Amino acid sequence: MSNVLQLGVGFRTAGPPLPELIASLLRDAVLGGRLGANQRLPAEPELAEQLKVSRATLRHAVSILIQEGLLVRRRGIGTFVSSVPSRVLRGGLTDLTSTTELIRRQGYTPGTEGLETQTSKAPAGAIDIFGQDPESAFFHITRTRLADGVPVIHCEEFVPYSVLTDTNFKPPPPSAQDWSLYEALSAAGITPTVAECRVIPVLADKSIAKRLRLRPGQPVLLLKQVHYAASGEPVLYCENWHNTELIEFQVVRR
Amino acid sequence: MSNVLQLGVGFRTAGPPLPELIASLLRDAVLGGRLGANQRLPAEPELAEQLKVSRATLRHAVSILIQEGLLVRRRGIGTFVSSVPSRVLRGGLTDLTSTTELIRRQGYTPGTEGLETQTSKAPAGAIDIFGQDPESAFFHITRTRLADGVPVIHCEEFVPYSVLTDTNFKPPPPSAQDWSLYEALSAAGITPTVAECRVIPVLADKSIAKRLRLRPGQPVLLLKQVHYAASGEPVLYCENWHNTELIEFQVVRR
DNA sequence: GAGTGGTCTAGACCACCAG
DNA sequence: TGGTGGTCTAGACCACTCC
Repeated sequence: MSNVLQLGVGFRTAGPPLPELIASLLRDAVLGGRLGANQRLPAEPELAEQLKVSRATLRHAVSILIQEGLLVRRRGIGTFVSSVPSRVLRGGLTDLTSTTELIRRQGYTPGTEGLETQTSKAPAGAIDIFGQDPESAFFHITRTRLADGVPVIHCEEFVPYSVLTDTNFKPPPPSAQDWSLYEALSAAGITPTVAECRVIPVLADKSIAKRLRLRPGQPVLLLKQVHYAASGEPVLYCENWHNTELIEFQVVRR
Repeated sequence: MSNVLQLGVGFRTAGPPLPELIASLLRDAVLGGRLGANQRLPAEPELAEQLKVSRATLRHAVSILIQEGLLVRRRGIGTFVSSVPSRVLRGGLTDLTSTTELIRRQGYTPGTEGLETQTSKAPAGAIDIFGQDPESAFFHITRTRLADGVPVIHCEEFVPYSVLTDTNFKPPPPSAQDWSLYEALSAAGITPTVAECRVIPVLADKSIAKRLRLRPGQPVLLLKQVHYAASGEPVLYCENWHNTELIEFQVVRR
């Protein structure tokens, strides 16, 4: 079918999926004010015809915007622009991103200090995850991440050597500033896709306090995370101490 | 079309959606061991025919199980049982549940102490959310929630009176033990569907420490949450202090 | 080239809501 | 009663992976 937006079958062989494109159109219409708060959208079959896509594709696009909190569906009545469409409801803690990316997203320039790499035994918090062998060896990175030069997150990262064998994994150079473990793992064909994350408030001990430039006894947020590849294999364990006065976490709960 | 599972069109007029039912069948097969780790499933058209559903419905069901971490899709190759299918990857912090339900889910009996209700001004943490009028009045509940009689969460909850007018909202009786604000709001036609949640580690002050039976200066997890109805209207603001030695939070990041 | 998952379409029937 | 969103089907073509 032809398509005024050149989106129809036969016109698209690459690029983002159609629902994403349609969602972008509608999102721009809402955020740009062309669709006002509480305004009703045309009925799905009609809007689908206007946009030259099937109703299934349109519904997929609308679902994306509902997830973002921009639209609301009311069965038997219609689909409406949310009454608070401008609010940004995107998760921070829910999105799986590298620490490097996290710092960039908050608008800072990432940096690193105190970088050390070594070979360690299984970390105490993850012995049961990576198997019972207490002798198994891990590539262990210690570093404190900076945002515009200010320490914000202290990281202890463990990758089992068993997942690195026969890959072209490149360890960080000693003076690395914005080296991303995620990107290095991805380049080696090991992309973390899911992480289980335990959220724990703790008091900064002398070591953490010194690294994060805090007084001992200050509250910090400790995230203990087990990362899995798409296959379900655990590939990375991290313990990250966050100075939440500088980087705050948000979650969207549904 | 007929259906050996009596799931086909014409046989179902109610009940859960077909993808959910198909997902349950596959989930039971994986968890029951009839589909072993790393085993390949039949190709989608074939499996869809076996289960007497369309390929679209089957794909929907498979997507559910991928979200749960039980299956993995590999383009051009096939769909496989995850190599770590038994791991439970369901979020705790991501799910929007009432405190009452949270305590029940952890296997405890919920209780309440120190229940007080009053009329308050807008809470400091949410003035910009509920409008600029500093004189607006809120129904304010203070209470400490117990799990098997032990204090675990101290709650300060604020509902604007403006959302309660012309509803049959019933405030908690003074001796309420497992009264749920969520359920009371839902019964009044105001169901919170989304919440923005800020995650903040803090030190217990004297008041919080006394209520949670902790020593002042112990770390606790403070969640500041703004809840929205499906329309996008903010309907509830909470500040909850958690004793994370008794209730731990998990997030699944993707 | 053969087989797999990824995407999109067109159309049907249903449940719900308002008048 | 008519219109809306909710669900499901059948079929098509594409991109990717392996042989």
